[in-house]
Amino acid sequence: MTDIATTLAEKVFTELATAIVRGELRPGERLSEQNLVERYGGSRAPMREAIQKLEARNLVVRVPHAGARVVSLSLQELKDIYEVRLELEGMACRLAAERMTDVEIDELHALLREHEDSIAAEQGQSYYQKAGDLDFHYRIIKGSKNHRLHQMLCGDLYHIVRMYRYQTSTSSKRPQQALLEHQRIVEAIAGRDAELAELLMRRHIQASLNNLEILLAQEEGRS
Amino acid sequence: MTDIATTLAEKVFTELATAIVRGELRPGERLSEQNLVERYGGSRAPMREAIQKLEARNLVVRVPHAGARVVSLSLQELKDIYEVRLELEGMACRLAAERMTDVEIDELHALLREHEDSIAAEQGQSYYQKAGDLDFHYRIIKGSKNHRLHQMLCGDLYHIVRMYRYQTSTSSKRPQQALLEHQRIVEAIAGRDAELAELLMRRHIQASLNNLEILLAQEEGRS
DNA sequence: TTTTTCTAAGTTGTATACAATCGTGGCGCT
DNA sequence: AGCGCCACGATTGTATACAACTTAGAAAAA
Repeated sequence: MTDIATTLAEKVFTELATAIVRGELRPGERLSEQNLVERYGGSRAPMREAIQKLEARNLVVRVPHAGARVVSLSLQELKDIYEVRLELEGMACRLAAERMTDVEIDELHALLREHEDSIAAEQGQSYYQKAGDLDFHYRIIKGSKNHRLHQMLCGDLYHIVRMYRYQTSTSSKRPQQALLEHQRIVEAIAGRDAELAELLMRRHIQASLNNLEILLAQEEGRS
Repeated sequence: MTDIATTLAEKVFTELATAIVRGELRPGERLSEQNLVERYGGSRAPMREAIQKLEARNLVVRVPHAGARVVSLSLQELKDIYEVRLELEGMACRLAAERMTDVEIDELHALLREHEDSIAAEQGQSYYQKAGDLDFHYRIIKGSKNHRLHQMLCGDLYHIVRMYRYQTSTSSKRPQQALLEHQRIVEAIAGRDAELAELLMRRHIQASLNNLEILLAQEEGRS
């Protein structure tokens, strides 16, 4: 996050990416190059490059001569993404159970204890919980020791997933439930039970998808 | 392939992409913007955009102020990619068994008969066989009816995979073997046996990876 | 009033020019 | 002779200017 952007294009890119993920830029909203120049300074060239990078990560859709818009996913597309994520994170978890070092597993345990405290303290602002959840998944993905898998999950899919999770405040019961699921997953990894670890992760994500679908359905009904 | 490029940048992009996949541009080779201008005409702006698109698809690596080079994968990175591909294509095959229409399945059968003839006619130039193999995989991926999965496999991974398969001429026995495996996969799909279809596809790709590893090892030893 | 067409403003695609950065070769020092 | 430093050339990053396309709105016809 606090990386010194070597180039203006990259700086604008990260700015815009987080803005989109946070929902400050709404799905379907237009990104004009001129507009970005006025907002971030510089000239059109770096803005253009930033937009292209956003397109590469599927955060915006660009049509020739017509401009770029923040991506707006249909429910079907979101389901497609989750279907892929289910598979890839299950895979990551399986591999993590086989390849994580003992030290990394200890760190996972430590992370979970932190989350436990955070929830118990009832300071569980949904923001921190989400960050923690993300951190948990991130470490397991990294533990798979497959660089391309890491790249696909963290680089492409996660921005989208985060984008749609930001708005939908997690329902009140979900944090405890999620923590419980996380703990069981770590148990399986610690026991080097790859198959079980994969199964539990898949169920965990499936639950998260179900949760998301309900919230989206509510939102659908409201508008 | 014969799409009318609406913009010069896109035209150069497709040109370069196929050149890289075919090995006309070697891994590690440098792509200077000035050079591309001399080769394709136009100005630096579209060339720059083309290079960025290549980077988005992981066909080139770009470092700030230093330029772009054709991606050069280590054996480990290639294995990582195949590991992911194994998972995703297995998934695609499972979904295809559940979601393909009967018409699509009939077309798959027809495609396999074509391949059979092509091999029997001994005109099996390896080029055509590879195209056919690609076509087979492509249809199954499309049959999964998951757009994002299609995008990830065809957009990102396949270019890389093709790039490394182009050089390594498939060993003489492999075509018949591959056809046999293809036939069994289609049988499973036709029988709507998703689990079996997935299993067979995974084995099929695993075999292809083994084949590739052997060839790469040979090449390694030569240099 | 509705629809269609045309025009014009705005936006993107491309070209050219300038500034900042990196890599390489030669020179000097140890 | 080997190593390190410096300057120059080359290349990329950025800025500005022009051309081509798209879209929205106004005017005219049904």
